[in-house]
Amino acid sequence: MTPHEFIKKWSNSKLKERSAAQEHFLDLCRILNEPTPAEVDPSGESYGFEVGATTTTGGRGFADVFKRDHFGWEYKGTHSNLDAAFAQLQRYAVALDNPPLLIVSDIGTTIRIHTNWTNSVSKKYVIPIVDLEDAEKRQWLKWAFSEPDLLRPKKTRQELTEEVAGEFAELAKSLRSRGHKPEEVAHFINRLVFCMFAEDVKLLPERMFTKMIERALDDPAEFEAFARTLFLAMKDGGRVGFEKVAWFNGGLFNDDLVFALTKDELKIIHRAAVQYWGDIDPSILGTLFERGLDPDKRSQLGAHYTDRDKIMMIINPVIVEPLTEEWEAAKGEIVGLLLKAEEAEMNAKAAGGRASSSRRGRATTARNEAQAVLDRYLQRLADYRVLDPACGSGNFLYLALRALKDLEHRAQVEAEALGLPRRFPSIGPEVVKGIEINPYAAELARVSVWVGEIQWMLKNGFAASMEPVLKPLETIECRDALIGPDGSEAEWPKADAIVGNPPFLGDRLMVGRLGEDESEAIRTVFAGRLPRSSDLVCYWFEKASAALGAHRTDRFGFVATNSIRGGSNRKSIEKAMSICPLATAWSDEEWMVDGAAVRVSLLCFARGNAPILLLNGRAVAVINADLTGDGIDLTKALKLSSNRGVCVHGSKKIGSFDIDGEEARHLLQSPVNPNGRPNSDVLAPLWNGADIVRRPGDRWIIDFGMEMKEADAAVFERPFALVVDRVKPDRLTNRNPVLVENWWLHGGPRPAMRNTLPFLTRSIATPALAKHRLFVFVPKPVLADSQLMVVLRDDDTTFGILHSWFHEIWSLRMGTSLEDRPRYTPTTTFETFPFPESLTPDVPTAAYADNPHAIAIAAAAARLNELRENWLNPPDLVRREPEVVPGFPDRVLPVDDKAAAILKKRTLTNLYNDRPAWLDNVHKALDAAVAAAYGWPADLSDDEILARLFALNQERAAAQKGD
DNA sequence: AATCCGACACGCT
DNA sequence: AGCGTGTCGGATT
Repeated sequence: MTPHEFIKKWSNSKLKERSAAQEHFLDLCRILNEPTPAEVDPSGESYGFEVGATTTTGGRGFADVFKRDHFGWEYKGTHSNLDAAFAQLQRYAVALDNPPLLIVSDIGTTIRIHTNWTNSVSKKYVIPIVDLEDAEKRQWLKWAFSEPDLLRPKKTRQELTEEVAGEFAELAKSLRSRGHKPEEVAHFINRLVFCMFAEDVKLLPERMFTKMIERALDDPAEFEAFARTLFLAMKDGGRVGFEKVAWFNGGLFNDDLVFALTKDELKIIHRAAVQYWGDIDPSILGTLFERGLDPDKRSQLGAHYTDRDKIMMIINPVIVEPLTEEWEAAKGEIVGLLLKAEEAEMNAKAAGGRASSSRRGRATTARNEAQAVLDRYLQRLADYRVLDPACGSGNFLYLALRALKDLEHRAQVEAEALGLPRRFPSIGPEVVKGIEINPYAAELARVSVWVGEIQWMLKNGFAASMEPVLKPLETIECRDALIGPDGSEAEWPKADAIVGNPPFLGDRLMVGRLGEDESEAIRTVFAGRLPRSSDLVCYWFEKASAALGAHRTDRFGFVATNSIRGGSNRKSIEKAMSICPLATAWSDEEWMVDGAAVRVSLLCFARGNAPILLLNGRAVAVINADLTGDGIDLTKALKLSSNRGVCVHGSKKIGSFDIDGEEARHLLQSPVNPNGRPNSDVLAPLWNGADIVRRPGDRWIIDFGMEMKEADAAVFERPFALVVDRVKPDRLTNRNPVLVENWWLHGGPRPAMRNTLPFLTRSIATPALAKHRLFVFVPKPVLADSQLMVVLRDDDTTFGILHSWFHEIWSLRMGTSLEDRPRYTPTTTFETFPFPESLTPDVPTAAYADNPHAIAIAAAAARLNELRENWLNPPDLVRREPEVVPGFPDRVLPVDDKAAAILKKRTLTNLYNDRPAWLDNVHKALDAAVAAAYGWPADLSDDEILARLFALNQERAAAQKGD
C-alpha cells in the first residue's frame, strides 16, 4: 500500500471506531514498512491490540494499540474529540508502564503524537491524514514505531524552568535595589510565576495575565492597580472586567502586595509570560529564586535544591517500593476472590434451584470482599502521610505527592481492569507534611506542591479541582524543626514516612552560622543522645529514629553529607541502627548543585527486618555504620598500643608567623642578635600539604619553640618585631586565653614532635588531605605545618610499610574525606594499623636492622624515594645551591626559564595522576616486600587484605588487654 | 593540648 | 569563570 492509496482509502472515512481501527492501524504499518503486532509479538503482551482487556470483564483495553516502551494508541470515530481520547489515554498510561508516546487518531483526518516523558517538556506532533505523503510526517510516525527517542523534545523540564525563570533574578535584583525586602520580593515573584503557570494550564481565563502585562506596558503607572485587581480576584474568586476568575487560596494570594514596576521590569515579565509555563518543574523554582535573593542570604535560607534523581533514590525505597509491595499483595487477593466469584457464578448456572442461589450468594460475597480489599488499600494510601521536616522549597514533598498519586492511580486502573469500579483520585496535597524554618521557602513549598498536584491531574487526564484552586496547606508549617518556641525539643507530626534533605552544617560552623544561643539550645536538648560535635544533620537522624522507636513512623530516609560516615557523626547512624535496620544506603554520591561543593550519603531506615539490604544499589548481607558492607566491619577496629604517640599533627601556627624566602634569607643574613644568637635559631623552612604534593613554596616560619619567654623571644630583634606586627593584634582578640597569653608562640606546640625530633635524622609525613595518599621524608630543620601528619620515625622500613598498598587501602577505609579526596586521620588510621610482626612503631629501628623483611622493604622504599626524587628534580633541570647560612637543606633551583616551566608540572600529584610504569613497578616491588613481611601472598584481593589486617588488629588488640 | 572538619576556599589555567 | 585540589584555625573533647 502506498501513502497515496492510504489517504484515498481512509481520508474522511465514516467507519466507526472498533470496526475500522485495527484495519487502519495495519494499513499504517504497511505504508510505513513496519511489522504488525502479530508479526512481532504473537502473544500480544508487549505489542498488540486491546492490551489490558481481561477475559473476566470482557471490557475494553487500556489502549486500542500498545507497543511497550513505544506508545499507547487510542482511536476515536471521525470528528469526535481527540482531546477526550488523549485524556483517556493519559489516565491509562500508568497501566501501560508510561510509554514515551501517547498517540490518538480519529481515523479519517488526524493522527496526533503526544510525548509523555516524565522529565522532558511535552510536545505534540500533528499529522493530518491527507499529509501522509509528506515524508517528514511519515518519518515521525516511523520513529514512533521504532525509535521513539528521536521524538523526545530536546529540552528538559529543568532547562525550560531555568530558561523561563532565569530572568527573574534580574527582576529581583532590580526590585531589591529600590529597597524592597528580599522576602517580599520573593513572595511577589512567586505570585507572578504562579499566575503564568495558572494562565498556561487554563486555570485563569485565556491570556488574562499576559494581556494585563501588555496593557501595563503601554502605561506602566497602571500596573499596580491592574495587578492588585487580579490578585484580589484570585484571593476570593471574582471578576476582572467581564471575565470570571477562579478562587485561589493557600496563602499565596492572601494579601494584595504589589510593587510599582518600571517599563523595563514589565518587559522582563512580559518576555517570561509569553513562554509556556505549564511544564515548569517546581522543584527547581526554589533554587532559581534563591539565586534572585540576596546572595549573602542564600546559605542562610537552607532551601537547597536537591535534584530529582537523588530525591527518588530516597522516595523509592522509603515510600514507593513498600506500598507497591502492599498493592501486589492486595491485588493477588483481589484476583483470587474474583476467580472464586466467577467459579461460583458458573456453578450457579450449572446447578439450579436452591443450590444456585446460595452459590450466587457466595459469588456476591467474594466480589464484596474483593471490593473491600481494594477499599482497604486505597484507604491506606489516603491515610498515608509523608513528612519532610526540613522541606525547604518542597522538592521532596512535591515528588512524594506525585509518587503517592501514581500509586493510587495505578491501583485504581489495575483494579478496574479486573472488573471493579473506579473512582476519582482522592489523594491530594494534604498527604504531605512539611516543617520549614524560612517563611519564604515554606511558601514556595506550598506553591510547588500545588503546582505538582495540578500538573499531575492534567497529565493524567483529570480536571484540577477548582473550588478553590489552591487550598491553604497548613500541613506545611513554618517553624524550627529541632527546638520549640519554649526551648524544648520540637515535636514532629506523626507520619508513615519521613524524608528530606536536612541542612548541612558542620559542628564547628554551627555557632558561627546559627549563633551561640541556638547552637547551645540544640546541644542541650540533645545532650546524652548525640555528641556535641555532631553535624547539624545528625539531629534530624536522631529525631527520626526516635520517632521510629516510638512507632510514630515506619520508615525514614535522608540525604546527608558523606561525612556522616565518619567521626562523631557516625554515632547518629549507629544510634539509628540500634533502633531499626539501615535498609538502603548510598555511601558517596556526587552532588551536582551549583555552589554546593559536597558529596552526599543517602540513608533509608525501615522498621522490622528488611529482607534485602541495598548498598550503593547492590544487595549486601550487612551494611556497616560507615556505609561499607563487605562483611568486615572496620568500624570495630581498635587502637593498638604499639602505635600510640608516633603519628602526630604538625605545628599549628595560628597567626601569620610565616614569611617568604626572600624575607627569610634577609633575616638569616642579618647580624647576630644582642643575645649572640643568629636568627637561624628561630627560623625554619615551613612545609605544608601543598609543599609536598605540588612544588615546595619556599615559605619559612618564625618559631620561638614551645616555651620561650616573651623577653627571650624579644631579643631576636627583627623576627620578634615581625611577630608583634603581624601576629600579636589578631592573637590578642582570640577567644582562647592561652593563645592570647602566649601570643608570640605557635598555637599548637606539639611537644611530642618537638621532643622526639632531636633523636631522629628526619621524619616521615603525609598530607592530611590530598588526592593521593603520599608519604615523604621531611628533613630535620623543616617545620611540618598542621596540614601534615608526621610519623616520628626515620627509617626506610617504616616509610615503606606506610607507603605500601596495605597501609594505603587501610587508610582509605579508616579515614574520612573532603568530598572525594581522602583525609588521613591518625587516631582511626595510624593507631589501628597492624604493622608486620616485629616491625611495629614501638620497636627501635636498630632492633630490626638484621631482619631480612625489614631490609627488603627498606631497599624497595629507598628505591621508590630515589626514583621519585630524580623525577621531581632531574639534575639537568635543577641546580642545587647551599642555603645562605649553614644548617639548612640545599636550595633546588631551576637552571633556566624553560626548566622552570617543566618543573612546574613535576609534582607528586601529577606523577600519581599519571602513574607511569616505573612508578607502578617500584610500588609493586614495595608491596611484595611488605606482603612477605606479613607472611601473606602478594596477590591478595583488596577485600582479603582488609579482612586479614582487621583480623590482625583484633588479635593484637585482644593481646594488649593484659598490658 | 590534641583532634577533625569544612552546602568550602582558593590558586591556576 | 570554572576546575582541581588542599589552607587554616575554630570549637570540641
